[in-house]
Amino acid sequence: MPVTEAATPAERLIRIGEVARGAGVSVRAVRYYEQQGLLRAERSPSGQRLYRQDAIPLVRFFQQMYAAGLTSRRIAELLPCWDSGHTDAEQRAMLHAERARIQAKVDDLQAALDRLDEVIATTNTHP
Amino acid sequence: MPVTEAATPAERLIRIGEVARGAGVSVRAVRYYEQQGLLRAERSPSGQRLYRQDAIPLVRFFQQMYAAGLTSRRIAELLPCWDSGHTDAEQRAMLHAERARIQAKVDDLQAALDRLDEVIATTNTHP
DNA sequence: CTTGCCTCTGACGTCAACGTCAGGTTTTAG
DNA sequence: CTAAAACCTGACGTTGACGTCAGAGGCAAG
Repeated sequence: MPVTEAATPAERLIRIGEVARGAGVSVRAVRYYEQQGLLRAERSPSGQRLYRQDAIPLVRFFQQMYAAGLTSRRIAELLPCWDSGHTDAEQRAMLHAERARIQAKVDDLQAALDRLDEVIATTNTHP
Repeated sequence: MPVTEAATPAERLIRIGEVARGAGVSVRAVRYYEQQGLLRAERSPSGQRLYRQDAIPLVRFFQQMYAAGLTSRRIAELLPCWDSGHTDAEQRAMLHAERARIQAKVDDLQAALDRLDEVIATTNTHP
C-alpha cells in the first residue's frame, strides 16, 4: 500500500473506444475534442490515449453544449467556470450571453411548433 | 377598368431587393430559396425577378423553419400543406416527425439552460 | 449622357463538427 | 503465434445555407 498515493483506489484508466461508447459518440469526435482543447489525455508508453472515467460525463456535457449551439471555442473558454467554479467578469458575461441566446432559440422553436401545430390542426379537419 | 382582371387593385410587384429588406435577409438568400424550389418569381422583360408582396411573409416563414432545423428540401416538401391545406399520409407523417424533432430539441435546450443556470448560480455565490 | 444603384448569371469560398480513408503500430482473444 | 480488433497520425471529404467576387447589363435622376 503506497504511502505517496491517495487513498482513492487507483482509478482505472480507460482508452478512447470506451470513452466513445460510454458517451455515445465516435472515436473521431473524442480526438477532435482533444484537438479543440476540451479534453486532455495521458498517454500510454506506446502512445495510446488514456482517460479517467469522468471523461465520459464530460463528453456528454460537451454534446449537450454543442446541441445548445455553443462552439468548441466557447466551451473551451467556459470550461474553467465549470471545473473550478471561478469566473471573471468576461466569463460571466459570456455565460449570460449564451443563456440569453439559448432562451431566444427556445422561443423561436416554440413559435415554429405553434406554426406546425396550426397546419396539423387544419390537416386534421381537412382529411 | 378591364373586365378580364380581378377586382383586386392590380397588386404592385416588387423586386428582389425589396423582398430581402422586407424579410430581413440577403438578396442572395432570396435567390437561393428560388433555386431550392421554395419561391417562384415572374420575370420582367429584362429578366429581373418580380415578386408579389406576400413573398415577404413567406420568406419570413422560411427563416422560421430554417431556424427550427428544417432543410430546404423538407420545407419544399411541406409547402403544399401550407398553401393548399391538403396533405397525404406521407406529408402528415413528416409534419409529426418534424414536430417531434423540434420538441425534443426544445427539451435539450431546456436541459442545457438548466446546466448553465447551475453554473451561473454557483458563480454568484463564489464571486 | 453619365453617375450611381440595383439586378443578373455563374462559380468558388466559408464554417463547424466531424466522416472517412490510407497506411502503419498495438493490444487482445484464442 | 496469429488473427482480429483497437489504436495511432495525417489529411482530405461532407453538408447546408448562404457569402463573395467577377463581369455584364438595367434604370431613374440630374
